[in-house]
Amino acid sequence: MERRRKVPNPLALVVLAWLSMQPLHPYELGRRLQGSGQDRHIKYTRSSLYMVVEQLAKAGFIAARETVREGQRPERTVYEITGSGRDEFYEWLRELVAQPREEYPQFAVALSLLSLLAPREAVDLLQKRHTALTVKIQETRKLVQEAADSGVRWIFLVEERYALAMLEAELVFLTELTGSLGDPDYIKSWQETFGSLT
Amino acid sequence: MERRRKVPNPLALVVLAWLSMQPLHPYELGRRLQGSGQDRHIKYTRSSLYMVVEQLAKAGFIAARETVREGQRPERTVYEITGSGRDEFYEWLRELVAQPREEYPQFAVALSLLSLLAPREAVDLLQKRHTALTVKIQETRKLVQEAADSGVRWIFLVEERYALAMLEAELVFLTELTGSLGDPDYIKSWQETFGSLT
DNA sequence: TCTATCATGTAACCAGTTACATGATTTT
DNA sequence: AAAATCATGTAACTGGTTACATGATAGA
Repeated sequence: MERRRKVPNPLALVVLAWLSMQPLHPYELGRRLQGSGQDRHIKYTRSSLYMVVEQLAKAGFIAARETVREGQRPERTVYEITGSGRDEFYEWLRELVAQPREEYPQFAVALSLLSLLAPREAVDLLQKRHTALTVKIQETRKLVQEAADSGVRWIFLVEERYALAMLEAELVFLTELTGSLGDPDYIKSWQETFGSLT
Repeated sequence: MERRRKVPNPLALVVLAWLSMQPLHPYELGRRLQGSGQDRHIKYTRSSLYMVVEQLAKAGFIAARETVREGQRPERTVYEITGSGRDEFYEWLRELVAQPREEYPQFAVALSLLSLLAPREAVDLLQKRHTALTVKIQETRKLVQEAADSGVRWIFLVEERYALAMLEAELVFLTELTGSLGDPDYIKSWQETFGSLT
């Protein structure tokens, strides 16, 4: 009977992370998420941020500390983390690090339906993917390189390195797969099974 | 201005896939999804299946063909794919194969917050993950092996091979990472930055 | 025959996204 | 000073999940 997290959205985790360092209002939180590039690895929109903040408050993990108004701008509510929020944060982070979660990459679904495409077309499409992945790898490499050059320490780039490792592994996989799809035996058996449908 | 898909849930894609081969009622669809093991790569529940079927019908991609009642069981509505449903299916599948989507693995988020854990603890947690991944890899290998042995063709196991490739790549990454975390320079600088907070 | 489980679906609730609002600053 | 964009948030809609319902069959 593992209790499920009260606010399971990963965005909540990074909110707790930032608030564990200092109280902030939602808008500023959003700015930092973007500024730090963390928004590349979560689904972030301002609206969902406000929602998540509200949920965290309701769950008692954060609390409104004060409401300030600067000039005629809308009021901003500053939130701070609570004790139970800090507990939740660390427990959650530890769990995420130690236990692989079931993820559902869309590509896996596509692969499970690959037999429905003519082998020749499948190969073409996979080659397009190969190209796109290569571009993405270049971009990420550049980003990491530039960040490192400008003094960002490696620990703040691990997630990019992870992304890179995954992308590169996928490239290798793609190459093998296109090889298999070119096998005459496969092409023949595909035509026998599906050829009549096209 | 790329029109977004009317029914973006990946479950809809596999529903279209099955219906592209023969008309079925939702319950039978669910049985096949489970039977074929495709439910390992999508988020599937019966309720969301009914929801998706409804959405697909509303979008005109599938249509109710007849309603049958067997004994005193609840009525079952049999759906068939429409022309525009078939178009949608193939276009969607091609897109998924050819273009990498932005995915948001939870582990990437965790990694982006890794600096908040003491290096020693981080290493311990990553080692637990390593173990868990190893187990998962064994299981998947076994599953693939047994399926292949019982006559399943390789094309129907690609998605498992893909999963395997990703898991293995992550293992390698983990090993490198734990190495970096053990570096005395890093440990020292972590203590200077965060040591006081513990 | 009682209990458990299967077969099949509906309904109520909650999370997340898209669209809207509105005063302040900056640019032309 | 008009137009564009920034700063900040709310509201309305829709998708997805959890919980509930109910007759049928099978096992003890």
